[in-house]
Amino acid sequence: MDDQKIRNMEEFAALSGISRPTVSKYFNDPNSVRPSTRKRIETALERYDYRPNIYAMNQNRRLTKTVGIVVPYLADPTFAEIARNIERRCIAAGFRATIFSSHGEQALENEVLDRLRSLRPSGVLLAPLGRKSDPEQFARFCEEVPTILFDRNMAGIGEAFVGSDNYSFVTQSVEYLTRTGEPPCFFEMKNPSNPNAYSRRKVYLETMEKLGLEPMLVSVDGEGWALEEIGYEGAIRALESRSLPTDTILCSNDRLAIGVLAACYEKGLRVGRGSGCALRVAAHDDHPFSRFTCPSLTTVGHEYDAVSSRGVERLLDLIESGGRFDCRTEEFLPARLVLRLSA
Amino acid sequence: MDDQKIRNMEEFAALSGISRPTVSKYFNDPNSVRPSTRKRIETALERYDYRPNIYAMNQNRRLTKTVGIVVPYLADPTFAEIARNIERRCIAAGFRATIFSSHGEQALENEVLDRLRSLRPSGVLLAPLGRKSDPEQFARFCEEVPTILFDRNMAGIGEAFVGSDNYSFVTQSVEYLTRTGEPPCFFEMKNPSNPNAYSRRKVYLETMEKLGLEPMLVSVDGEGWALEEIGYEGAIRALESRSLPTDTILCSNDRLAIGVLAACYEKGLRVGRGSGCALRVAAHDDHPFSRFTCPSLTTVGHEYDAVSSRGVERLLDLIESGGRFDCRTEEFLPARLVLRLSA
DNA sequence: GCCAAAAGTATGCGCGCGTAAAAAATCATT
DNA sequence: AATGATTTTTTACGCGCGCATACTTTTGGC
Repeated sequence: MDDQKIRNMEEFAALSGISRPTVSKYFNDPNSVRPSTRKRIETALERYDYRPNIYAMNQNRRLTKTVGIVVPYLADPTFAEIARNIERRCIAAGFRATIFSSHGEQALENEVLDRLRSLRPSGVLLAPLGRKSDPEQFARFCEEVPTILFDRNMAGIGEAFVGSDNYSFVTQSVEYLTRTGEPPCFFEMKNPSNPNAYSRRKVYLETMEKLGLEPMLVSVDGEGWALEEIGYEGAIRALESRSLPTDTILCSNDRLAIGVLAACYEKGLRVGRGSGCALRVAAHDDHPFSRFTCPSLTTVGHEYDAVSSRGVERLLDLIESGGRFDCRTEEFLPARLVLRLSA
Repeated sequence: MDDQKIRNMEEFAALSGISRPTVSKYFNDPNSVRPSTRKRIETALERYDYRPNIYAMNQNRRLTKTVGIVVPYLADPTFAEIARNIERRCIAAGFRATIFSSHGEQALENEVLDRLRSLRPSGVLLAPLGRKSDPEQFARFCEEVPTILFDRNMAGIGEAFVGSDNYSFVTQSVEYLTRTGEPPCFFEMKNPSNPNAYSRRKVYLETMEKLGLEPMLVSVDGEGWALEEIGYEGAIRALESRSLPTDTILCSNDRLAIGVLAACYEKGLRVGRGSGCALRVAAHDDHPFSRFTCPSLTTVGHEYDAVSSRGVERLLDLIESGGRFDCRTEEFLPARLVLRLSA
């Protein structure tokens, strides 16, 4: 490998004895040049280790072969998992992927949209913050950039939505819990950061009603994304005041449940469905660590693979269709009940 | 807000009745133009909602006001936490930050370095994969881009290193455990993905020797980053074969410990330091969820704030120095023993 | 109202690359 | 060897912006 630093395509083209436009064509699609010249470029490539500047490329390509992925909160392993899954699929489809996180802040979300615009991506898979998101910003963004929403739907925004079906989550958990024991109360944040929490609460209320049961909400205080702590504090308070209306706790999501389990353990309450257990705890999401809680957490899980594969599929369709769909579709994928030991 | 879409600075300058170079100057530093023209630009900005393309900006700025942050594995909450912490500090210092993850793969790590080069950042805070990293690639990268390593040191690479001191981690945990009960065995992966694991093993061996105690390694199989599962499986096997040489388990990191705790719970073994407890378990890192394990995990924690603040400090110094330090420094920050209930 | 300093403008070039059109070279075929 | 088809080269321009220079206008102190 030659040590000579190559600054741009011009230099590289000169050194390899080929014109710059042809080199450019090669990088756009190696098969678009004659095999003999392709060979020549590739041997030169080994000698000089040059690679084009992708941001300069994206500046004026028709199709940038770049997609953006936006999640609301990357420190949440659920989103980290899904983002990584999507990224891998995009790369497999021949695209370059860039992951952005809003970190739970609206200001950052707008900043992310801006940066995404500058990137001129072929398409974007976007999970909005939800309640905190600025709908006007989103609408404008989606007019400029072909976008598919995931995880959280926003009416009329983006070319399509793909996500898990909160209805499927909560009906399954409530049905299972009522069938096998006392009906569950619903443990949640009063003012949740996760946008899906509202839908889940709603479905819980409806489902209980449909079953002829009295809904029991346990809404705890707390702001932000420290969900384990919020769940823990809320559960400690509820346990100490003996205000739980039932022995079965259905948490809005797994991270809250992790806190609840910690509180139960601390209070010496055995959790599970056997005899000798004081409480049952279940939740939703199938967080990557839920297999390793004590006891392991019964939950209703995202079909991560299905959601991300379908999301990427729709995105590729969208890109192929030139960035617009004739009609906006919404796909709600079913969730899967995961029975473990906590309920 | 006018609906007219503005494509570039030229258009915006024309519409706001100001020359493009002046507008450019404004975006570079709003205070560098006369207050009256600043006002004019800002009112126009409200009407048209134009923002410059950052990638075009970065293309030929002297100082791009952009920093890159690279972590080996973003789905690990420890790294997610540190990355976010660093990002926030960079933004506070007036920089734009972009987070990249290698996802534990060398190919992606190289891709990330490439993309970072294209970005022309003012500086980079880089946590290498370690064993899997390509030193030659790193060396070349660091020659082109001012880089500070963190989390994991690589001899001679980058302008400086800032990270936690594995020596401090392990000596504290071993000292505490031996002082308060049986000496610990060291529970680790045989072939760890996390590069710090090797140092920790080494320090454990040395410290035990120094104390005149027989080191006891429990090295479990497993590849990749599913550390909880690897810890769980390893612990189940060790418990079933009754091969543990002591009642005190010191895990190389918290994520392994989470798996170990799950295994203990499943086997009905009470973990903690009280009477009636069969085992003590401790670890290193102070993972964000370690407060909520059952029982809560005694661990030695990163001083996240100290590491990220010192790392950013050094990076800003480096940028101010024009990208080179006279001499490469290595700073190992002490860790902090966090006593909880598991040991 | 004058003048020097400060601020703004016009102009032109550069960054690293894509892309279009026409001219030239290469290739496969007869 | 001539023909036509395919590739490559040449040339020229564009993307969205930074930056340097020379030049013009505004500002504030007298």
